[in-house]
Order: sequence, then C-alpha cells, then structure tokens
Amino acid sequence: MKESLLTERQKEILRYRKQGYTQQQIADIIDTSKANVCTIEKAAMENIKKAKETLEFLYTLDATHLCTIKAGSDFLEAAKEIFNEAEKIGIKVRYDTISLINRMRDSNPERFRARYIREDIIVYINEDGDIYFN
Amino acid sequence: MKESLLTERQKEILRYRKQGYTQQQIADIIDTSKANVCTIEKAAMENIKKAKETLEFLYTLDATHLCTIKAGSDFLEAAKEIFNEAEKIGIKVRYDTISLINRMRDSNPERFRARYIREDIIVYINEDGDIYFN
DNA sequence: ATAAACTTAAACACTTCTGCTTAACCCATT
DNA sequence: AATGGGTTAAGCAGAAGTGTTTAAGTTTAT
Repeated sequence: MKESLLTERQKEILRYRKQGYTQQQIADIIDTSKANVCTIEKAAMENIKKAKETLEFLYTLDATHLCTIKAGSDFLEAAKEIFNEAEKIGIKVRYDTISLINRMRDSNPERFRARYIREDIIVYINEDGDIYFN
Repeated sequence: MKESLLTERQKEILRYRKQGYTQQQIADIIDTSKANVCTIEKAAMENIKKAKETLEFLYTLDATHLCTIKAGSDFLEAAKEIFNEAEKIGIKVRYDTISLINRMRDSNPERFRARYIREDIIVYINEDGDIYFN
C-alpha cells in the first residue's frame, strides 16, 4: 500500500514545477516527452483534488445538512440564508459574513461568477458552527 | 474518474458506522458478511489516511526542511529545537510551545509514547512560520 | 505570424484496487 | 465456555489507475 495518493513520478514533477521548470525542461531532465509530463502533472492534480474531496466528505459526515443554496442567488443572500437556517436550529455560525463568503468561494471557485452562484451549493453545519459546502 | 477516493460502498459503511451500527448490523442491512464490512471499512480508513498524506505532501512542497527530531527526544526538547532552528533561519514560528506540541502529536499520534517521541520526525517550515511534520 | 508552453485523445501493457467469500482468529463480557 | 464485536489472511474476477508514445490541437507572448 502506497502511503500517499501521489506516485513518486507525480511528486517528482510537482517538485520540478514548484522550482519553475517548464514541462519541456522536465521532459528533458527525466528523459520523456512533454506530453507525458503534462499527463503526469494532470494526474497529480486530479489526485490532489480527490484527496481534498475525500476529507470534505469526512467533514460532512460529522455535520448535518443545513440548506441548499440555489443557483442564481447572489452570495450576500446566500450568507443571510445560512445565518437564518443556523439560527432556526439553534447553532451559532462561527464565521462573520465576509469570512463565510470567502470560505464559500474558496471551497469551489468555479461555481462563482462575480457575486453570483452558478450551481446549487449544499451547505452543512456541525455542532461547533463550522460550515462546509458541497 | 471518481471525484473522491472513497467508493460509494465505503461511504455507505462510514455513514452507518457514524450512526452507531455494528459491523454485523450493517452486514445484515446491505446483505453481506461482517468480514466484508470490516474489509471495506478498513479500505475506507486507508483511503482517508492516503488523502491526508497527500495534502501533507503539498504543504511540504511549499515548505523547507527545518530539522529532524530524533527518536527518543521528549517533546519539550523537540519544541525547543524547532524554535531554535527557526530562529537561526530568521523565521518566527506561528505557534506557542503548547500548540506546537499539540500539532506534533495530532499529526501522527502513534509516534508518541507519553511525552517521548518513538520515531524520527522530519520538521518543515514555510515562510509564514507554519510548521509541518513527516 | 511564429515559437514556446501547454493540453488532449487514443491506444497499449502493467499494476493496483475493489468487493466479495470462506475460514480462522482475538478480546472483552457475561 | 459461550457470545458478540471486531480483525485478519488468502484468493479471485472485474474495474480502475499508471506511465508511455504518437500525433494533433490550444494558448500565450513576442
């Protein structure tokens, strides 16, 4: 059993990239094609995404569904809704409006367009008032 | 490409477990053997561990090696060493002694025995003074 | 418009993971 | 000593991931 999702090859390439090498330069160093470097880098990033989503799932295991933000809402509305729903079930949200919106955006930047939400977002809350998005 | 490391089967079992069911009860519900439930649960936990280690690697990509804590040290010594080494390279550690020790223990509980460290721990620091362990 | 950097797709051999069964085992409680 | 909860190991078929190549396609900057 490997200890990380990333293979040695993938880590190697991420390290070189971090150092600023281009895919072509890396291809020369490790003696393969740049297409291959690209593929491996892409696989690495997919693995990183998977890892994040796996841990997200763990959070939602602890948490309960709070509400679902409908596509098309703007995020101030969304934040308001979250605070309301949390109040209904008697839990105090651990974030102020600004941090909440930041967390929302960080959790899945592609789902935002300016201040609008493009896809439904499922919102979870745990006993401590931590909020998670899916 | 799956979006999470965990399969549906694995998530299903983690959910039931969270609700307090025994492996036997789950086996009955999903119509399989308890040995199988055990195996799947174990696989799920290994996947979660992998996910954590994958993200740990990302942190260490940003960070530089600070020092290695030798097996056998106690953790007050370890904390002192970390502060010293960080000072040498002119970075202020973002944690006080207590939080640092907590983070150290949380990062890999099996490596601790009372206040002693059982295996070498590689310590990384980034520009912001965040500390990571391996 | 040219070149450099990067992405994509199809195909391939190989390796690893997944869920499952069976059968045995450990460790508390009773 | 029996019961209930949990773990382990070997083995298997099917699914999914890995690194490669080749060849064609974008993007981006000069």
